[in-house]
Amino acid sequence: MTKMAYHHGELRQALIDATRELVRERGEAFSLADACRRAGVSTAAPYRHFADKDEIINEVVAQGFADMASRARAVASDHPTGSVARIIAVGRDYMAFAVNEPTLFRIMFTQRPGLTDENIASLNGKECFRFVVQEVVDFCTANGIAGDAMQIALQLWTLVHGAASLTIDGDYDKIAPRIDVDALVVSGAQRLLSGGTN
Amino acid sequence: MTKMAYHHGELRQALIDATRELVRERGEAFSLADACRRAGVSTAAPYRHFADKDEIINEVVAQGFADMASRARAVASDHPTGSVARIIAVGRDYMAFAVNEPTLFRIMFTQRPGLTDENIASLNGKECFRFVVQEVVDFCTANGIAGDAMQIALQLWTLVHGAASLTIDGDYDKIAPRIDVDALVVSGAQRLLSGGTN
DNA sequence: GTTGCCATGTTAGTGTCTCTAACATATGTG
DNA sequence: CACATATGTTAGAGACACTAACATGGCAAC
Repeated sequence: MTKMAYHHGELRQALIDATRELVRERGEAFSLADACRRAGVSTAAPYRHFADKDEIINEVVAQGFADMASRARAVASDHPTGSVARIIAVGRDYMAFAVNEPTLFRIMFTQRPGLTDENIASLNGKECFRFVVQEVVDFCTANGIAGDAMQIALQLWTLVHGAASLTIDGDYDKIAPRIDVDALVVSGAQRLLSGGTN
Repeated sequence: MTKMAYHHGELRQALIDATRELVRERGEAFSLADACRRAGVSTAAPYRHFADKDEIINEVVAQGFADMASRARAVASDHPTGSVARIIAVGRDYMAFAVNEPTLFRIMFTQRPGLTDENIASLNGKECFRFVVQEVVDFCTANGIAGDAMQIALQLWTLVHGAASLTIDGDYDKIAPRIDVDALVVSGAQRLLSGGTN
């Protein structure tokens, strides 16, 4: 268990963790060099584990999506399948995630060069989206909601994602200070679920 | 009209324009140094007109919002006041703007250090949002839509903004390739406008 | 066990970037 | 016409991403 001066042993994960912390603390202006200092290695060390900075970011994003998905599953399991409460809870958790780690949330959802369809960040993202959207589809089919369940699911996702984005970027405040975003989303969700037949 | 070797004459605006072009062409990875080369000046020249890089970005954002607002006004004026077509047209234009200049769109809506409530970027943003939201409020009151007009307006904005974000970041493709985003938004908007009374 | 390979660390260095300091020039106002 | 000031320059500091060449130590074959 002795930490040898030379070989770190867990450097790969240590750098991923340090980067995620820096993203929390410093926002977009995080640097790989800072992560190295935090992990106690030289600034050249990361290149034994990652091709470039983007590859570390992709790992951070992948873990972000894994966290988001596992949180969503945990929150969903607190409510009966097919209930409105379950959908609402998942949506609220989506927003809480964004508010809690706004810069990570932005990075997760922003297209970067070097982000292919097959890498882990994309795969975890797909998995996460699939769960969220499937929850809504299940609800719609279970409750006989009029209209295309998939489309309604995507509309709900879009609404919640838009609300999360506009919240963490402070854009709501520009037009309507002290707005109740939660009420806005819940009311919007109900309208989307109870609306017309198209 | 002779371009003197020393004094550029229009450097401030030239740098703003060059930066916006670079944002279009290179995405987030644009550099001030590149904008200087494009404007034909040294890399120290910008600091006679701007305190730092963020101040140039704020100008670019301000002009982006000015463009967005003027486009929205132009598009709205093609349709009768209070018509659904008018709302839809403004929403479509919002999305077209995002698709046309995705990186600018992201920068416009992302909180940055150095972005205060009083600077031009924020003011133009407010003005732009106010127009979009007011359009919907006007529609709701003119057509006797049930519910809080302001809240419905914000819900529509949220939906369209979410759709724009998820589109330009390629996130829809991860779960539902070849989705018809326009239909999704139009249908969602109709549901939001025709929904329950809460 | 010893030997040697190779994974994983290091130091040193390149090129780029933002921003500053000190200096240069041109413009327009008295 | 003089010169103050706005606006440009060159030089350089400090940070960063990334590379090349070298060092070390764990592990596998013998």
